[in-house]
Amino acid sequence: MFALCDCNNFYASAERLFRPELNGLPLVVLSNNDGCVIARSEEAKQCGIKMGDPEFLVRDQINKYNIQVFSSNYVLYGDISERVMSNLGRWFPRIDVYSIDEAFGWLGGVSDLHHYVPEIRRSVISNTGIPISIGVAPTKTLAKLANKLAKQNNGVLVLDTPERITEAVHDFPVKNLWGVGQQYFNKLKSLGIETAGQLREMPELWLKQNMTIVGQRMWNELWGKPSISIDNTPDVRKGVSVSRSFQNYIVNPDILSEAVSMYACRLAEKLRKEKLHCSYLQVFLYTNQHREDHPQHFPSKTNKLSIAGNNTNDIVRIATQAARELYKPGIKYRKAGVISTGLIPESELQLNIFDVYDGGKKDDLSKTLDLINLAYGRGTIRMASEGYRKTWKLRHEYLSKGYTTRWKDIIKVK
DNA sequence: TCTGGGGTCCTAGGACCC
DNA sequence: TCTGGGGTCCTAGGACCC
Repeated sequence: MFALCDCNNFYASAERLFRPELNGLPLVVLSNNDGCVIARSEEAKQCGIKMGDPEFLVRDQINKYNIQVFSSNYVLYGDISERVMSNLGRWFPRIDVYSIDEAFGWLGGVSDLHHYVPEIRRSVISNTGIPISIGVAPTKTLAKLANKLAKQNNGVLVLDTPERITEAVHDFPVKNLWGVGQQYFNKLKSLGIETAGQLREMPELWLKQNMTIVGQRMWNELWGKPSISIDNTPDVRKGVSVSRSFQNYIVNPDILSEAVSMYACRLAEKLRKEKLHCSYLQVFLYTNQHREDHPQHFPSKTNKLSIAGNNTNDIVRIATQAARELYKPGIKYRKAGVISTGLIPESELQLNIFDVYDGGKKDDLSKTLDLINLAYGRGTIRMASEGYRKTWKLRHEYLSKGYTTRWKDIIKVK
C-alpha cells in the first residue's frame, strides 16, 4: 500500500509557523516577482482567492478582507520541508519525496492501517506544527485521490477494499485526477466524462490512443493495478535550469546580457553543488504572452559544450553570446532562462584523446568563487558581466524572515 | 510509372506535476 | 502597469547508419 502524505497549504502554513498571531486569518503567498498567488490559507480560499490569481487582479479583495500577503521565501520552505520529511521517514521503511510538500511512503505489513495512519498524522503535526493529510491506497494514483478526499474530511483516508475504492472514485472530479491537466480535461469533458468513475469505465485501449501510455497507466492504477513504478526515483537529474521574469521589460541587449549572465552564474553554482557537468546549454527568451498588442518572440538556442563542464567562465560566455544572438531590437522581453542538459557526474568526465583540456584554471577559479561566497554570503564575488545596475532584479516586497536559517532572524523567547 | 528495410539517436514540442 | 519557477515523461519526425 502507498501512503501519500501532503502538507496542507504548505507555504501558507510555513509562514504561520513563526507568526502564530496569524492563525485563523486569511493569508496568501505570492510567486517570484510578487506576481501570482501560489498558496492560500483556508480563510483566504473562503475569501474567493484562487490558485494562480495575479496579485494585481485580486488586490481589491486583499484589501477588503485584510488578507496577509507574503512573498515566497524558499529558504524557509525548504528548511521546514526537511523537518517534515525526516519526521515522515520514521514511520515508513522507505519514502519517496515527490515535491517540497509531499512524499509517498511505502506501507508493507502493517495490519491495522486505520489505527496506524492517523497516528502518523498526529505525530508529524505535533512535531513540526505543519498540518498534513494522508491518503492510503494500493496504487499511487489512488493514494493521491484518497489524499484529496482526506483533506475534505479529517485528514486521513484509507482505501483498502475494492468497495471503498469504487465509492471514492465514483464522484471524484476527473480534473482533480493526478495526470489530468487542462488539455485532457477539455477533451474528456467534450465527451461527457466528468468523473474518475466514468473514466475508469472507458476501454483501456481508448486511454492508450487518446492519452498516450501515461493515460493507460492511469487507467490501470484506477483499477488498483500498480503501474507507476515504486522505483522511479531518478537520482540522476535530467536537467538543471535557472529562469526568472524581469521586474520591468528589457529592451536593451546589454542589460539582457547582464541578466542572462547572472542566471548562468547561478546555474553553474547549482551544477557544482550537485557535482555535475553539463554537455548542452540552452538559452531562451520570452515576451509577455498576456499582451496581445506586443510583438511576440520566443527564441531559444542550444549550444553543445566542446567538453562537458561546470565552470562559471565557460557557461557565462556561452550563455551571454547566445542571448545576444537571440535578441531582436524593438522587442520587449520579460523573461529569460538558461537550461543545462546532458548531465554527467563530475567523476565520470571522459576526455577524448584528441581533446586538450585547458579548463583547469577556470575550474579552480570557480571553486574559489564558491568558497568565498559560501563564507561571506552569495554575491560577495561575482562576474563583472552580471552588471551592477540590476534594473531587472526580482521584486519581493513582502518577504518574511529566515527564522531557521539566519542567526539574526532567530526568534527570541523572552 | 515504378527506387528497401530495419534500425538508432537526437531534438522539438506538448502534455503533465508541484 | 502588473500574470512564477523548476522539473518529468512521451511522441513524432528528421538525420543518420548499414
